[in-house]
Order: sequence, then C-alpha cells, then structure tokens
Amino acid sequence: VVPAATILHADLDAFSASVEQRDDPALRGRPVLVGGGVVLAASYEARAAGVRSAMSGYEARRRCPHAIVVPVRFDAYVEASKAVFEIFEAMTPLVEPISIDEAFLDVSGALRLLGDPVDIATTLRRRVREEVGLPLSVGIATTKFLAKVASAQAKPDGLLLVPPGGELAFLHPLPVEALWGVGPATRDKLVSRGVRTVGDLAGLPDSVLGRFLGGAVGRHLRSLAWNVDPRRIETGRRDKTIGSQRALGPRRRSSQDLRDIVLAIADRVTARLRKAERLGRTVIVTIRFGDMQKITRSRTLIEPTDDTSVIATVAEALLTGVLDAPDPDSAGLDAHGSTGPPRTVLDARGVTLVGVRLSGLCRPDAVQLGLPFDATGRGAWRAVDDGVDRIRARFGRDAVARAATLHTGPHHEVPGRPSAVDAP
DNA sequence: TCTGGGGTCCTAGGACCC
DNA sequence: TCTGGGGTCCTAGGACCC
Repeated sequence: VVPAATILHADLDAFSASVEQRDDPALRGRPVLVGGGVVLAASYEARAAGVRSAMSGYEARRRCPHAIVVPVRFDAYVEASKAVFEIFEAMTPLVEPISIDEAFLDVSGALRLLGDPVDIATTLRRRVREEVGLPLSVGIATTKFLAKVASAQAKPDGLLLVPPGGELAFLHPLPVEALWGVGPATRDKLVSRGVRTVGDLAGLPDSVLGRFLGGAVGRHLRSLAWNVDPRRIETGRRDKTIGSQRALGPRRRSSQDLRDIVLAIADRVTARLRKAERLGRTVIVTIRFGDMQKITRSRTLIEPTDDTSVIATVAEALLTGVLDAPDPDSAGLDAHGSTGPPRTVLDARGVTLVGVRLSGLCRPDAVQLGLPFDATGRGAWRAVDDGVDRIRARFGRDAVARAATLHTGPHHEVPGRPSAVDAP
C-alpha cells in the first residue's frame, strides 16, 4: 500500500522582509534588509546579491550596497503571523507551529471536504496571498521531514508535491545539508569522509555513521535519508524553556554593570513566565567572554517559582560565581612577585553576552496539587542548594519560603510523590 | 566582518538510590 | 564488607534551527 502524501509544510517566504514590502509599496521589488546590526530577514532581491539572514549588517551592506535597511517591527510580524495561522486552522485542526512563520499541517481528514492535498495547498497559498498579502511556499509529502525539504525546494512562492513512491529519487541527489539537523559541523565531518549527498549517506551502515557522528545522530540521519520519519503532527505544544539574553558589544563592563544587566534580564524572563502562566525550576545563566567562548552555569531550585527576587538572586549568584573568581591563567602573576589583587575572570576575559533561561517549566497548579515536577518526581526534593542559601543570606531566613513554599527535606510527604516505602 | 535573540535535542560524567 | 546492575537527576557543553 502506498501511503498518501497528506502532510503539508507551509513556510512564509522571507517573512519579515515580505511584511515590510507589503506595508510600504516603495520597498517592493527592491533589496530590503530587516534589522541593522544582524539581518533578521533579507528580501529575495537582497538574497540575489548574496545576503543571508543572520549575516552581520556590515557584511550584508557590503554585498548589497543599495539595500534599504528597515527597523524591526516585531508587533507587525506577530499580527501577520496570527492572520496566517487562522487560515491554516480553517483548513484543518491538525496544525503544528514550528516558528512565527512556519507550520506543519496534516490534511488527511480534510480531503473529502476540501479536495486533494494539492488543491488544499493551492487554496492555502491563494488565501494567504489575498487575505494577508504575503507569499507562502508549501511542500507536500508523506512525512514531516520530506514536506519540509520540499517546501525549501519550492521557494520562493512555490508549491511542490513529492509523489508517493518517488521520495528517494527526489531525496538522494540532494546535498547532505538538505537534511534537517545537518549544519556546518556535521556537514564538514561528512564531506571530509566523502559523504556529499543524501544518497551517499543512505548507503552507509549505522555502525559507520555512529562512529562519525555519535549513535543517535547517525541513526536519525540515516532514517531521514530513507524517508523514515514516524513523527505525527503535534498540536498544542508548549515551550520547554523560557529565556532572554543580551549581547553587549566589545565595550568593557564592570562587575556592577553586569549584575544590573542580569537582574534586568531576570525581570524580563519572570514577566514572560508569569504571562505564560508557567513556573520554572532550573535557572540557567549563559555568559559569553571576550573571545566569544560561551559557558553556562545552572542551579535547580527545590520548588519551581516565577518570583523575580528568587530567580534574579540565583542568576546573580551564578554570574558572580564565575566572574569574580580568580582567573586561572593569571594565577602565576602573584607568584612572580607582582602586586595588587589577583585578576578576576571578568578582568582577564571580558564579557560580551549574558543570558538567563528557565527550564523545568510547569503549571502553577502542579505545585498546589503536589504533583511531581518531572516524570518521576525523584530528585525534585534534594537538599537546600547554594542558590537558596544566597537568597536567605540576602533577604532573610524565610525569603524562599515566602516566595515559594519550601519543602524542607527528602522525607517530606507529598501526595503523588514516590515514597521510600514503595522501594523494594 | 565580527558576529542577535529565541528556542530544541543529544551526550556524558557524577551523585544518588535501590 | 565488597561488588554489580539499573535507573533518575543534575550539570555542562555542543550542534542545530528559525
């Protein structure tokens, strides 16, 4: 039995640049860059000159000197995206958003009502063009992965069906980077071993790929190369982490400046947490040094919280724990008789980015109900950690208890939590 | 050229538990 | 007392995607 191709991947072309061209006729037909520092999106006219999204604005203007640079209007993109997703939802309830400008649709239940998948995709493209004024490309295939590859091939403003039975003939001649999950690092590893096309990769056994790339990645890519992708369309997915970060440029920042910045970021993150009606349990601080090396430091709290003072204090403690430490590379200075205090990591390396992210997200009522915070609930009840100690030192002994009722130890009984007496 | 901001998933070692 | 296996959680890093 040949399965029907009923999965659509719908992808708005050069999304934010298209919104800008829609809203300002003077921009139509001309190279447009959205965002000055780093290119958020480039119109197809600008892409013809070699501009890519995520390119630095400097390089983009060098390649395309006549490009018109417009500021980011995030609200306009959100509004356009909502209008497009309403059209998606009108075709089928099985819509899985991937990002602001991209979604999978399963139309297998809409065939009798709306026609075959190509009819549905054609209607989708026409309605988005007429009602929202934006170009949409659609790929149709038997799997999510292949529909995504097809929409990329269909761009710009195109429609491409990969006919059932013709999947491998379509897929195998493509370069390995056409596979979702092959970026620069993986491509280099593959190409250095003579694996250039999807067909080349498909011919290798798992054991060989596993040696090149690691077990899971190797098996995953080999499956994709044979168009084996059993993932269904998932509606109602929720973010698993919420975070915010800020790049700081080359200017030197004092320890106090960085603490202030991390507190402001924590404030932004907790506001988004509350708006999303989520609590977070693990605070992750990202630091990028002057040489662009990135590190993360994290601390898992006993209970999830959205309290700004708790999260900000833990984030600040994680940040200063790294930056105020003596720099190991400078350690020899004092031994050779130099004066003054030892250099800190901050003094020695500088910082160009800080970020705060919350993971272990759950709904507030999970706490009230005493539900475990993860699949098993084990480990969620570990003893007090440094972050909590620091909060107490700063805000008083009951600060944490006030912020998020503190469970005091591993033997505290909570309904639904596995208890020691259950163990063999 | 000098590199944004928002995410996901995988790996691996150590702690800890039974 | 020593040893082993199986499992989860925490932490850190890295690749990748839009």
